[in-house]
Amino acid sequence: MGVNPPISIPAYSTMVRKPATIQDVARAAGVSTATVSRALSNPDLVAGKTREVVFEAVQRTGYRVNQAARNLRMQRAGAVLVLVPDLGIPFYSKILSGISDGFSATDYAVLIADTKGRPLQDTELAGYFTDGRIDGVISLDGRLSHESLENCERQGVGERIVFLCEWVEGTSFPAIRSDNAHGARLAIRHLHELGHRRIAHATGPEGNVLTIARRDAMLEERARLDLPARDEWIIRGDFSVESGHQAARRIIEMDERPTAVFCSADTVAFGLISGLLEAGLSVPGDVSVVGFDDIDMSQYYIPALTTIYQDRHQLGRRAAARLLERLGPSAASAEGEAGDLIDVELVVRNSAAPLRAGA
Amino acid sequence: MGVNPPISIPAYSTMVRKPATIQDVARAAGVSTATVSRALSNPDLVAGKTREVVFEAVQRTGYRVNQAARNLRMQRAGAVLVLVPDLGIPFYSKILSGISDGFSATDYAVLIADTKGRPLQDTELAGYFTDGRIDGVISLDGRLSHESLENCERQGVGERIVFLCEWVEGTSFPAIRSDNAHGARLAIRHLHELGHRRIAHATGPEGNVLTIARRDAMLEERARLDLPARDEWIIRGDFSVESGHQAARRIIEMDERPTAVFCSADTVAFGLISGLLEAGLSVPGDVSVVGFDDIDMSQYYIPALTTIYQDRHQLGRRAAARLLERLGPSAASAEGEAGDLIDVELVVRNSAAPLRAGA
DNA sequence: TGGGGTCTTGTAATCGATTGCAGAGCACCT
DNA sequence: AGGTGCTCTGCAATCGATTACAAGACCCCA
Repeated sequence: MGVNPPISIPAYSTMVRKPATIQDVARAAGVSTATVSRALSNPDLVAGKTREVVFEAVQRTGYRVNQAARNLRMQRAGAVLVLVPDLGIPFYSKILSGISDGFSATDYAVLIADTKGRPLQDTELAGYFTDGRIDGVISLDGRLSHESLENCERQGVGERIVFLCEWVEGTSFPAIRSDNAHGARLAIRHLHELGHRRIAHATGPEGNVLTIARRDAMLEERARLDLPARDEWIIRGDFSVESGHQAARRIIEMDERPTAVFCSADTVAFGLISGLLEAGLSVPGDVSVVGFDDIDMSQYYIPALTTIYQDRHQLGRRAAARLLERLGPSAASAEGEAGDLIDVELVVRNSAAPLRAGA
Repeated sequence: MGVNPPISIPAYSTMVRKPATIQDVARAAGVSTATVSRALSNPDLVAGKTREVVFEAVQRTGYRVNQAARNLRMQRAGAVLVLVPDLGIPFYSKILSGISDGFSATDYAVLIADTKGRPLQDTELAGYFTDGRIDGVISLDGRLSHESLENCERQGVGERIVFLCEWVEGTSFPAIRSDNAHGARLAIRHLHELGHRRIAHATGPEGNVLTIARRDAMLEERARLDLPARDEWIIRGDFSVESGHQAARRIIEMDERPTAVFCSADTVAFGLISGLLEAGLSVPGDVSVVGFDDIDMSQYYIPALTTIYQDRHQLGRRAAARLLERLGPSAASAEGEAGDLIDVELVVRNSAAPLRAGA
């Protein structure tokens, strides 16, 4: 009925001004704020007719519920924190993407903190909780201090912590992770099947749980297959390209060179191959190399890298689901009951070849 | 006076229970909450003696100010949002690290959203503001719709948006970015100095501002140097490794092959080199390749990649500083007045070599 | 002695939502 | 007619901080 207001001139309420509050909606709809709140978050509680009126008022005012107020009242933070050891490492990007996906359907915001720049103080993590800043944590960092974790448990927020990829030995927080031991075994077996006997390993950083898991499984498998072992064939490093490059130098100087190297990460493998080639050795001609991770670059490296595939996106999603399920039964998804150990696969490409007759 | 309570049994207040509120502190210190608040955020306003008492009470109760409450009262969100086109791309990781650093000294939390999985609706970005979820935005995504941006300006939050790396043509938001044109010129000049005349370009995704900036500068420079031009030498793609791989196939089929290719990203260069080598061509023997970005992998690729260095960490920091300075004069740092255009550098490695006599 | 100024503190309103409790209205049954 | 139960709604307290305003204490000087 009547004439519509002139088009193309938006209602004043949508112009530059404070956003509408629940009070505004209540006034516009001629009901109380309680009713508005209920109509929005628990529609069954209000009469159909009223609901209509409220919805219409919401439309008209352009109302959106203020999360800060809502969270305060509901005693939640509406955010989860992701602790990343070093955001500069490409390995993490797909994982973050998975986490981000895992929370996209919820009203949790995803906060990201880099723990490399400034390692966490013992009280800092617990502090984020008491601050009312976060409801939960996904830690990709296995170097969190026991102090930190105990402080969290003392605050009663131990249940809201989930580890991902890495974990802290001697604690019982859920830890979503790849089957690192299986990956290492697959790598060694593959090299063994190609005829290699002298197999070296370029490790990750000392003390890191992944380093330990992969190295231990590598050593066991090597022993199980009755392969020779030499101390110098276990080359300490970290997960960086540089460290692989240095490992190459070490290998070149060895009296008894390995014919194959299992690297604790693809990045290490890249550095290693680059170093070996610089020294005039050929890969896989003189030395076969197997990586770990299967990052995007690996299939386009020259030679394309034989490696252990980790489903990073899946890891991220799974961790998100796991945390959600612990934060409240509300979001206990169907995805919930899946295990914490994610399978890995051997991806055969060109960096590992059959042992040459002469070697 | 009196006996201290038994040591090693922490005060009950530090055990599992609700965190202390400002009320608790006020009670413990025998002052009003107003005084506690002032002592904490504006110490000059309270008498030295009182301040002591309050601080002591804060210690004793383990009080930390609840950010949700504080933000609500102060009408701020305490967070900034970073929009990333695709978190899975390693290029962004160091940038995020820089942004994270840039905010680490402030009390802003850094939220990260991936816009690839689910592109933003027109009202969504503005919605985050009215929600009270964020105070500002750093967008690495240049594909934000004009609608989105207009909605933000209508809400009066246009001032709180900063672009980084990419930007939206036809808008006037600050945009921190590398000097893409200069980078392209450096690449072409370098190839020219090496004797190359037939220079191709593998572009980024059509419509992308970076694609345009780099391609246009490349074309101009090529013309300025009086180099030959053929349509097929401009090879459309995106920034992915795959797209470089496909470009290789295209090049191989050309009647008149270029002797050098300038790639819009290092990842593209990797794919390209890998494709050329598969086809039996040598790099840089048959074809020289120059990349753009200088990501970590580049110096360890075989051949080590000649490329244009972008200071990604700096880009991130700068964007953070720029946003901070717009969010309030409070944090207008000394870093503030620096320009929005970040310099790039040519990094000469092994993927581009002098033109062979025969070619 | 009284007026004016400074320093310090407390009272209470406020930010914008959610929710326990109580009361109104109505239908139904004895 | 009166009791019972159900549905729907509003009042007002609450979450935990910040801050405008007012008031008390004290000092100084005319």
